[in-house]
Amino acid sequence: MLSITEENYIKHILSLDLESSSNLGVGTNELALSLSVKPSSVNVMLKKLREKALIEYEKYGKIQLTEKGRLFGMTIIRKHRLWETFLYQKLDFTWDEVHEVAEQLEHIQSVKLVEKLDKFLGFPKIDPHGDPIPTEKGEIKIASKLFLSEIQTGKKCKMVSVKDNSAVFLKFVQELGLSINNEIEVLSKLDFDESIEISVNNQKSRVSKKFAQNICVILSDKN
Amino acid sequence: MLSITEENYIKHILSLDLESSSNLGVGTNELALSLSVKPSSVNVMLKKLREKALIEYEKYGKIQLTEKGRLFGMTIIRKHRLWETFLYQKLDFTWDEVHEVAEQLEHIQSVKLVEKLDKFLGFPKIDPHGDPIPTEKGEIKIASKLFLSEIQTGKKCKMVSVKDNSAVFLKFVQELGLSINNEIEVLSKLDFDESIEISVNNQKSRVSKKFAQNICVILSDKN
DNA sequence: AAAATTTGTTAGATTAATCTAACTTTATTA
DNA sequence: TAATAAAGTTAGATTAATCTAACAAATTTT
Ligand SMILES: [Mn+2]
Ligand SMILES: [Mn+2]
Ligand SMILES: [Mn+2]
Ligand SMILES: [Mn+2]
Repeated sequence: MLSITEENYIKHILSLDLESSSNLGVGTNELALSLSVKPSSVNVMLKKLREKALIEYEKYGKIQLTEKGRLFGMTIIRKHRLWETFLYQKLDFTWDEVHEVAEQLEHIQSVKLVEKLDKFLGFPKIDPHGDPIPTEKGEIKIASKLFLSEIQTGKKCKMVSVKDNSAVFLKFVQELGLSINNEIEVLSKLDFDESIEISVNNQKSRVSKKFAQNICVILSDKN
Repeated sequence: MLSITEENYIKHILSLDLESSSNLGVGTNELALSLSVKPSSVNVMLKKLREKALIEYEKYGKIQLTEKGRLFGMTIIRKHRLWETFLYQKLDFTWDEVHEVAEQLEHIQSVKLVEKLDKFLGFPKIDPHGDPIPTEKGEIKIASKLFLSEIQTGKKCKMVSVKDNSAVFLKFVQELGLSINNEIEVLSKLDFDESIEISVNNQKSRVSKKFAQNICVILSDKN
């Protein structure tokens, strides 16, 4: 049995690992930044997690999850995304509100609860942000996706998910009339600041590079 | 903002207070027993809770909740009972399973979540064990109820709730075919061990005094 | 009222998780 | 390669929550 703190360490290691396509492992400072704690705190915790056989790690080396650690992390992400789906679909939360509450709910310990919740929701495959929900066995389907910022001028694509989960970002996405499965056309790119002009539902908007780097898409068949 | 530990102290003080009809306040040892910690640990915490204006307490005196503390405790009990109702009604948990999970869920911090959950459940008035759910303002209707052990031989009564919430007890209640709103007739009492013979749904059973002290009833109109 | 029992308190130690400040190792740049 | 910067580690302090063991106050019994 892990403490909530330990669970969060494992979850952040896994998340950083999944983000960075390379399998090189996670760094101490990187993890500290992600968890909003100091590197020295991470260093202390790493020794404990290694003791519990959740990570592989040696002095000055990179952090890697063991199979046990990876499975553990997956169940936390699974719970997080199932709860987000519950809040969104059943309790009418908006998609910018669910993340914060799910950060708490993901730590509730009850295997039966997760199973029953999954069934109650009709075994959803993605959460309100378009992210895949891992199976009970910790399997996850990582769809090959691009960022909106990588799409060439003139091409059409479909929004599949968002990277950032902050309320400010998500509210702005919604203001633009953008949501999961929407078709987006890249009309033009401005070299000056790398901003992008897009068209969604026959509505034109200009968005920053940073914004476009947080919208995940797949290329449309219509290209 | 309170820690989960502090929340549990407040909840237990309130629960003990509600149980013991008298308004004399709670004792250190009593609270320690209820929380499964040592009296010395309680003593340390009492100073902190007093500092935060949640309790009134002086050396060697009894513990009393302030209005602020009482309201806080009520919202925790409210959350606990709403979650129990959710687990029972929506996720098909059995009534002996809900308490343990609700012990965790009651600490989730989100005013909006409680409101939405309450609405989703259709504003329930009692939880699966027959206990009243406090309102948002911390109001609670304490129905004048008796214990089955107090009912005279020959009288009929209606089960309104259970006192004990342990799985072993609740499973046994169910085995006897007993549930909320059932009519119970007290057929006889045995002086030797104070056990009671009852009839429920035309089925006779003999139960111990301790058992009867954990079944809450009201006298039936039919007497 | 004295003795015994129950109830409550204090001091000092322990554990988990964090921090700051100083230090060391590794990587990058000149 | 030597200097500089970045990344990572260690030691020692802090805070919350707990414990044990010794003590003190209040209550009950004799
Ligand atoms: Mn989220
Ligand atoms: Mn999500
Ligand atoms: Mn309960
Ligand atoms: Mn209950």
